[in-house]
Amino acid sequence: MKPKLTLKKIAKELDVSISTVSKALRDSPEIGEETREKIKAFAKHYNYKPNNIALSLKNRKTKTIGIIIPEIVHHFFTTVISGVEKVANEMGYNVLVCLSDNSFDKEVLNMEMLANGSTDGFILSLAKETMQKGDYHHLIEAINQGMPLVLFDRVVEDISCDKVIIDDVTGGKKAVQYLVDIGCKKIALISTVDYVSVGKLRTKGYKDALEENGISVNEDLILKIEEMEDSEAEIEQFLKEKDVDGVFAVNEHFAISAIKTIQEQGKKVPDDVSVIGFTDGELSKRFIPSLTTVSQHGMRIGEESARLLIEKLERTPSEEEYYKTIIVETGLVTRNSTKSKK
Amino acid sequence: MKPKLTLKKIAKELDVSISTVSKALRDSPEIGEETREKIKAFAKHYNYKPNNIALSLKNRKTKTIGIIIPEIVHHFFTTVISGVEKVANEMGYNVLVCLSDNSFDKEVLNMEMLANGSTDGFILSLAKETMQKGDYHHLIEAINQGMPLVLFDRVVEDISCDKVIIDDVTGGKKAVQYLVDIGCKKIALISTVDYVSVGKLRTKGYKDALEENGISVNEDLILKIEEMEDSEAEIEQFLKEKDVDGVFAVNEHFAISAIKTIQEQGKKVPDDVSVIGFTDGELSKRFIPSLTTVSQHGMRIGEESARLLIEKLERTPSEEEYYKTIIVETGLVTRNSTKSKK
DNA sequence: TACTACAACGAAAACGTTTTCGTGTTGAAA
DNA sequence: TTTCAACACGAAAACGTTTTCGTTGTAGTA
Repeated sequence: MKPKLTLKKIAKELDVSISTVSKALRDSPEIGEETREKIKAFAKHYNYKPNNIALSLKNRKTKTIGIIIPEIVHHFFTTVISGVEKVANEMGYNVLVCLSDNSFDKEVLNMEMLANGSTDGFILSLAKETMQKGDYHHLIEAINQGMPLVLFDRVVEDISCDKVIIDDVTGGKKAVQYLVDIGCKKIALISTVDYVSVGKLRTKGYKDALEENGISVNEDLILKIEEMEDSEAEIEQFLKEKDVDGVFAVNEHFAISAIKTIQEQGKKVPDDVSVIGFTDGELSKRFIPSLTTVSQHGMRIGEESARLLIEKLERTPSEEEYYKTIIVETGLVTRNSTKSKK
Repeated sequence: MKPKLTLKKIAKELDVSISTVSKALRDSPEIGEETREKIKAFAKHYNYKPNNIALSLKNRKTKTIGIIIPEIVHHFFTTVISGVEKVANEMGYNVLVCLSDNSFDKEVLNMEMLANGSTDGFILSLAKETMQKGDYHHLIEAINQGMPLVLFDRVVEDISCDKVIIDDVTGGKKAVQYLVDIGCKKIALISTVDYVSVGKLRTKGYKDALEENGISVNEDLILKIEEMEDSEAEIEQFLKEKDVDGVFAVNEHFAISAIKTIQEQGKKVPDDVSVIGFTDGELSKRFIPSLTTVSQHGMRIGEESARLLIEKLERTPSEEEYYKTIIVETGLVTRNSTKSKK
């Protein structure tokens, strides 16, 4: 086990000073050609690589960005990570991934860990608990300390920073409009509680679409689910009591639970009831019937977030502050859980 | 934007030396009580947190571990990450996640990046291309430099390091034995090419089980798939030609493609053909019919890997080298894609 | 008084870099 | 011979810590 080669060791071995070695390796014209070549050859031969930590300390940049997500076992978030990783790597950055487990405390802890020099900036999607509490002091603190922050997906209005979101309202509208277009009259909504911003916004899209088509909103056809755990039972209960011909669910799981319930009641999807989900995951694609969904392009979201963050990081401090919000448009992927358009 | 507080600034502010501040904050008895309290109060009030980078440089440990996986958009790997993250955090470590995209070059690049001080050790699952090439010089180099390495899932015999694997042979055997038990006679195998070690091992399990039950192995009933992309077509082609009553697929995707094909041929799952997959993902659970699978506990694998690595990291160098291989046992989760046992 | 002992603190090195600012050696111009 | 660039290199500071080893000042002892 040979310890890592350092400038100091090279200097000693070649009987020159540390500064000479450093300069030679960085092709400084200060160093004579002969010496330079000798040093470079030596370094190459013994595979010298500068120590990142020392560089970080010197430059006061770590060249790594931290991403904190509520949960990783979730297709959408992994595609986002994938996107972040891709552009980060292209720009010479590393990615530190932390999980908040949807817990406020873990989110704060993670941020504190990363803020002490481990990371140049953050990409973050808020924990459910954080949104519920409405306590964002940790975000504000990070920003005050000069750490750029990009919020994605689960964002919050009153923090001034870059944001990358999808247009949930329009996404929801598209879905419901499609249901209307294929002839659905009694369209149910299965959503989450309102403090999860996406639930709220998609609900708005649902209502908007109905109103635009002259259909009055029936609160009776709206189910708001608090706990993921008992979602299946709640959905079953809900759908049993209603007579609907279309369902818009704000995520894959709800959509699939809905389909199961509907089928168990002896009705057919899509012949009797059409179902549309949100988030285009593996599940939607391979479920039978495969799911028509509003697709949010996680990869794109990740890419845009990383680009936004790195832009801030590499901007000269003289340039003035400004914050962007990028809206990544949604698509509607039509598959077999909806009747075809006439 | 206030810059970060440092020992130096505290020292200046309180008109003492840097060493005094450092010692006071670490509760050294060298410092008089009065001074100590004053310094601690100041630090607390202005929320001083030591700079991780400086600590890393000083201690020559980063307290972060790197995990390199072939792809993140894959339920199994995310559960592994989740497990790693969990125990890493408990032990005060951060997790750097890198993606190799199944590319040899990216894997090497990632390791080089992380090896230069960013990370104290590695957790790694080999890229497909790496296994194909059989080139492991980057692993050996890392080990030689004194970086502990834990290989998981896709491991390779001839590297001496800690390993965490599942017993693929036994896993495969369990699945096929189950098929035999429920009365299947003509059992097909849908596997990957042999250089993917898991494919090879699960194939061995398949053959072993057949032989133990006195059924001769028919190579005609074995399909080896090279490219994920055209797997669906290949499976369709394959199953169309064969007459089988049981299918063992080495992953979820193959299993689901098989079910689709079977259903399209007008046969019923599980009544006419029983299907078992490998890896217990979201897909298996929610697919209709839900999939009977061999479950590999990704979370457990991640936890064990992290534990193994951290153990190595915190071991005093005097203790002698030894390498463990932990085998995480598989389970068989029976659902609706197989007939019930009589 | 002269010494010792201890308490309380500071200086400096070290981790591995980069960079600024010398400094000594050349060769050529005056 | 002197003077002055240009050249080639080295010393040292800085990034933010921790830690070893002084260095004070004071009190206690003989």
